[in-house]
Amino acid sequence: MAFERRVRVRFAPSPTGALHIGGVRTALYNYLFAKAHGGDFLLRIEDTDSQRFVPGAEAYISEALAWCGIVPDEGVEQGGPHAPYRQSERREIYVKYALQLVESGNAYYAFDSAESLSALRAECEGRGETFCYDARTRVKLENSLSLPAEEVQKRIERGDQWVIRFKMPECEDVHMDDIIRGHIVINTSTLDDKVLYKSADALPTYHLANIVDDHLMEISHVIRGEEWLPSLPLHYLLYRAFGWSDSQPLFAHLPLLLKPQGQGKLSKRDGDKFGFPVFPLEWHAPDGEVSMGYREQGYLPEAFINMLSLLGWNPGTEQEIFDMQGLINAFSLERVSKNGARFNHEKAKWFNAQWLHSKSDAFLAETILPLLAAKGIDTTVERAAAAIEIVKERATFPADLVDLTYNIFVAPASYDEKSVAKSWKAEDVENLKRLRELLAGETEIDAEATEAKVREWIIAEGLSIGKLMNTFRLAVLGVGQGPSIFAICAFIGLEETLSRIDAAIRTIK
RNA sequence: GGUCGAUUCGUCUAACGGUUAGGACAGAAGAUUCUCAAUCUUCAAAUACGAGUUCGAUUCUCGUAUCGACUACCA
Repeated sequence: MAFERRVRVRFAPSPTGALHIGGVRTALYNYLFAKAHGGDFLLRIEDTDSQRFVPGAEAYISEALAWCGIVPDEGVEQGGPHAPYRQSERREIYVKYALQLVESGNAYYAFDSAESLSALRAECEGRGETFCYDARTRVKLENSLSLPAEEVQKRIERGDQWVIRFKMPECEDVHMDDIIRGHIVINTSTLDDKVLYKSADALPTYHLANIVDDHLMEISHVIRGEEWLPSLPLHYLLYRAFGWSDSQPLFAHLPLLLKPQGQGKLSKRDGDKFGFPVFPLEWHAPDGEVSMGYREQGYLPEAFINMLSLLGWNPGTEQEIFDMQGLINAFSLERVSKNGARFNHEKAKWFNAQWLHSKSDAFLAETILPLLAAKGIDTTVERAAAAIEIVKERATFPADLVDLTYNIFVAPASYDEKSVAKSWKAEDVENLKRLRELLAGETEIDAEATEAKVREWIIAEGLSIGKLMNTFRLAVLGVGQGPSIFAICAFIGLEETLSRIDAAIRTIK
C-alpha cells in the first residue's frame, strides 16, 4: 500500500442478542490481525437500531470476548482516545456529517413514509417488478430533489419526519479492492439511495455511522463478514463524498460460516437446534429462552479459539494446534479462504480433547473439584489430580473426568450385568479369591511392582491373564472397562482394594 | 427476479501452470493393552460440468449448473 499507518481494526457488533461463533471468528481475525501488526483492536457497539436493542447483549459480548482471551485495546469498557465507543452516545456527531452530505449535494431529505414506500414496493412486486429508490424513481417521490426548497423547509420546520438518503450516482463503475477477494467492479445503476439518517429516532443507519466512526477512530483495516460486500460500493462512495478517500481503510470480507445442516448462513436464531452450541457462552434471552454455550459444555477457551481460527484460515503448514500467541504469529489475511465454511462439531471435540490432554493434572483437578463435590465426592486437589492422571487421556471434556474417576473414588454400589455374565464364572471367582490372598500378603500396592508380581503368579499358576484381570476390574470398579487396574488399586490403596474385592465376592451371585 | 461472491475427499482445507492431488476430523482395518479409551500403522475417500488458452490445467478465460450473500427508515 502507498501509505504506512498504524494498524487499527475494530469489531463492531450490534447488541441484538448473543454473539454467535461467526461473530466471534470475525472478532478473532480482527484481533489476530491487529496483534500480528502491533496494532490496536477496538470494540465498538453499533446500537443504532433502537427497535432491535436487546438488554444484556452488550455485556454478553464483552464477557464472551474476555472468555476467549480477546481483549480490546479500546472500547466500551476500557475507554480510549475516541470515546464514546457506543454509537447511541455519539448522536451529535452523525447529524453533523449527515447534514454536511446534504450541503455538498451528496445526499438529500426524503419525506416518504415507511408505509407509503412499502405500499409502493408491494405494488411493484404485484407487477413483477422490484421497487428501487434510485435516480429513476426519486424524482417522482417526496424529497428535497423533487420538492421546491420552500416546501422542504416548511416540512422540516413543521416537524414532519424525514430521512437523509444518499444520492447514488446514476451510472458509474465503482472500482473496489478487497484483500481477500481482489478487485471488484460494480455499477451504481444497480444500487439504491440508502437511508443514512433517520429523524424519527435521531440516529444514523449502519452505513453512515460506520463510515464516520471508522474515519474518526482512524481505522486502517475493515475486516468483516461477507454479508457486507454488497454495500462496499456505497461505503467507497461515502468516503469519497466526505473527501476521505485517501485515508479510507482497506477492506477484507470474510467468508461466512454456514449452517451445519440445511442451507444458509449460521444465525443467532439457530440457538442449539443442531445439538451443539452456536454461542460461546450460555445465553439467557430476555424472553426466558436459554441457549447453550461452549463454555458451559466444557470447552476450553483455547480449544474453542483454536477450532474457530481454522474455520476459514490455515497457516499453510500442517500444524493444527495453536495457542493465541501462535495464531498471532502465524496469521495473515492472505491465507483466509474465500468460500464459506460449514462447522464440524466432531472436529471441535477433537480440539478440546487435545487441549484438555495438554493441561496439567492440578489445573484440571481445580476445575472439576466442584463437580466432584456435587456428586458427593469430598477430596483434595492433590488426590483429584492423582486420579485425573490415571484417566486423563480418555477424556474430551472436564465432565468426562468426573465420570471416569467416579468409580475410582466410590466403591461400586452395583456391578455391570453384561460384564458379570462374561467374567463372573465360578472358577474366575475362585481365582479372584486366591489373588486376594496374594495381595493381602503385600504391605502396599505399587502399580508396577504389584502388577509384575501378579503376572508372575498368574503365569506360574497357568491361568488366563485376560479372564482374571477382567474379574479383578469388575470387582474393584463394578464395570468391565477402564484404565490399568493396578494404577487404580495403587491409587485407592491396599486396604480399599481388598475391601472392594470382599464386597464383590459377597455381593455378586 | 436483479447484483455480487463462491465451488478440491462426507467435513475443514493444502497444492499460487508441471505432485502418485497432501494433511486433519469423521469412517474402516490392524498393532498395542488386563478391558475400554488414548496412541501408532494402514486403507477408503475429492478437483461440479462443458468449452477454450497452453507443450501442460485443480490453478487462467468464458459459458452452464449448484450453493451463498445482498436486494429495509436491520446490522
